[in-house]
Amino acid sequence: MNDEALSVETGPAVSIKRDILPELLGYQLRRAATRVYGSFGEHLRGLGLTQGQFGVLVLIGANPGLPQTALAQAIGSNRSLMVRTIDRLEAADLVRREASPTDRRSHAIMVTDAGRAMIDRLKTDVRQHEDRVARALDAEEFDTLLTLLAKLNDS
Amino acid sequence: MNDEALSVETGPAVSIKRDILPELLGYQLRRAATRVYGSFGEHLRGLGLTQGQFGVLVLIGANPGLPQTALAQAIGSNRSLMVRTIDRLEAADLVRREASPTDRRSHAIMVTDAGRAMIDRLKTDVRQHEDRVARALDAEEFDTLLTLLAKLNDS
DNA sequence: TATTGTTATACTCTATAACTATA
DNA sequence: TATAGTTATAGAGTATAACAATA
Repeated sequence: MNDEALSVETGPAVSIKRDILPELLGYQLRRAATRVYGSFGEHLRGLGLTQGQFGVLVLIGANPGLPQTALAQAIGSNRSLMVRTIDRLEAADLVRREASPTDRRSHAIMVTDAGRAMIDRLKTDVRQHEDRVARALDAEEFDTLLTLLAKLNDS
Repeated sequence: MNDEALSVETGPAVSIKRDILPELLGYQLRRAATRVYGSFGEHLRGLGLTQGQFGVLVLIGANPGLPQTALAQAIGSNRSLMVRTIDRLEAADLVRREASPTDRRSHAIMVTDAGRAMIDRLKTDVRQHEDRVARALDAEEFDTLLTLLAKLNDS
């Protein structure tokens, strides 16, 4: 468990002692996040989206009409970063900045028809991807993992 | 579960529908990794280290004498990035580049006495930190979570 | 006076290519 | 010809401050 055979592109495999790392929640979380989150990222790149844009798009789809600042707060980000994210989603014709009916400073962010179609497609894709990447776990283990992570995150 | 009250610094709390995100392993993994991995990062910053440097330092401590390329492969990184990591660890007097006895192109990376002391200290710190950040889980849940993550990662 | 969206800046992380010295 | 370490460069992501329009 503390040794891992690493396949090396050139030269022989290297056996590395990982000491306490495999017992650390942070270490295993980061490996898992990189693996699960990263490989779906490659799929998204083929569609011209990043992980962050995907998350924001889903959020907009579920909460149309919010101003940019509220979206930024919802993902623990800030207004400045949200500008470019919305810029790109708007350039891809997935969302629209509409005039807020109540505040002429702010934009109400809406999903376009293409954005709605993209969200529906990505929901299917992401579930398929998770089934594939987590096929080492049976349904009960997958559910337990998700439950424990949610318990940790929401504490 | 799909609603989360977000405390906002200025203005009222915002209630956001998160749609499918909370059911996604990738989403929960990323939140948990950011939470666990990130808060220990602040502690490390006080010691002049980054997360990446911490991981490499532990690896070097457990595998003294390896060349930089092997270390890079062990963390899924590359030679170029490892140069600056070793530079910084060496500037902090935690590791040393020694001449390889068998290959004059390569360095054997060794831990200094200060590096060994730092590793021992950080091993204590990181366990304390994990106990604190995961106190929403009892011992059995913590163990189950770690086991499931390892199963996922090693598949 | 405070807030929204925006721009500019800077700093880190990451990925790639190219150089040098050795093998 | 290939490899180890290094350097340079460019692209993302992130954090902060400041500005104009509006509240």
